[in-house]
Amino acid sequence: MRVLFLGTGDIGLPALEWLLRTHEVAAVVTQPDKPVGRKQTLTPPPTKRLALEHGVPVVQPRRIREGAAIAELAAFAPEVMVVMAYGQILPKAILDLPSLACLNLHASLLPAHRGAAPIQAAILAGDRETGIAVMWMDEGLDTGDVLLSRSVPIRRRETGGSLHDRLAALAPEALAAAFDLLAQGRAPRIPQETAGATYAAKLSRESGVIDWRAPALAIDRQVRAMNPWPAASTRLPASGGGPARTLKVFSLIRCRRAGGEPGMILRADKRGLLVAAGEEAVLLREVQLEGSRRMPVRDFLSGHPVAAGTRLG
RNA sequence: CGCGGGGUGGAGCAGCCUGGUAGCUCGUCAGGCUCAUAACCUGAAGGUCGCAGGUUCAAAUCCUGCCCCCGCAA
Repeated sequence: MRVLFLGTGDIGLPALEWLLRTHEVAAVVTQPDKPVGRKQTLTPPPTKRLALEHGVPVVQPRRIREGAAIAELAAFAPEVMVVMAYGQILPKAILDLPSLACLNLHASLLPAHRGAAPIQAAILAGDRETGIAVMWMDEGLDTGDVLLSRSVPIRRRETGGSLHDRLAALAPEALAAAFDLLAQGRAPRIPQETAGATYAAKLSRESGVIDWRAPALAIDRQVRAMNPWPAASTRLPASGGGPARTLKVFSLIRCRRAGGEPGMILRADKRGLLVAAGEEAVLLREVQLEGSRRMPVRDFLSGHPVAAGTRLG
């Protein structure tokens, strides 16, 4: 089928690869190149690079709701539009372009975790499973009827990064099944149960700030969800003349141990930093001090002696 | 020119401002102690201090250029 793909993030790459292999991708629509990194180098989105490698036209409207952009996309006369991590809200005029279907791939089992950060939200909520939903787009935010979904279990040590990659890999399978149903004219429209709907707000650096009064279970989920970005973090108080600094936490183990004010370091040795939480405690295993690289706590302590009794946060 | 931190034995850091024999914690190796240890004790190996140039009697330290890493920001 003749397809228009709208996507910016690399979570959409496997899905786009599948489309390039099996259908006629008329064009890839993606966000404009943006300055990235310390050198602020103007960098194209990954989907653009993949499209160019396949000789597929790329369109990068600054604002997709503008008339010129709409007309440009209309000219491709798509039968199906596939949207995954595009980054702009689509107006009705765009949703109505395809003759057959306008589908969105969303990284959760809708209606749970609608919105910008569904992957992290699933871990944060302690869900046992999540997945990819293929949805008929409407004007709401991830509120359209579901065509089908595919689920994956959330593992015990799952991180935002690992789950992101697994969901990206699952997308082609979900998309293929959806296209089969479309081709047979049997694609269902299953309305979402609004009762179970939750909203996953966009992540910010704030989302990673650890509240040590929370139970160890919640802190564990937060650390895993925010890994690798924006990363869970806490404040290491000033010592030895130096200022207080931000310490990112990438990995920890929950410990059944009580005692101490929340945030207090109960023990610091090569096994890690044992920190009291609101309930139980956590053993930090991998951290990163601002300005430094990510490293095992054992290495961190070699150069930054931190005494038991220090209060984090 | 977006802002800032950093590159010192295998790891993580101090020393640099106020040039003058390379230090700390750990790891490694050898030996000891122990019922035992991710514990402790003794000893040893291991570094042209990111690269290039400059200043100086003398440079990890001061000056210039370059390379690389990280945080903020995106």
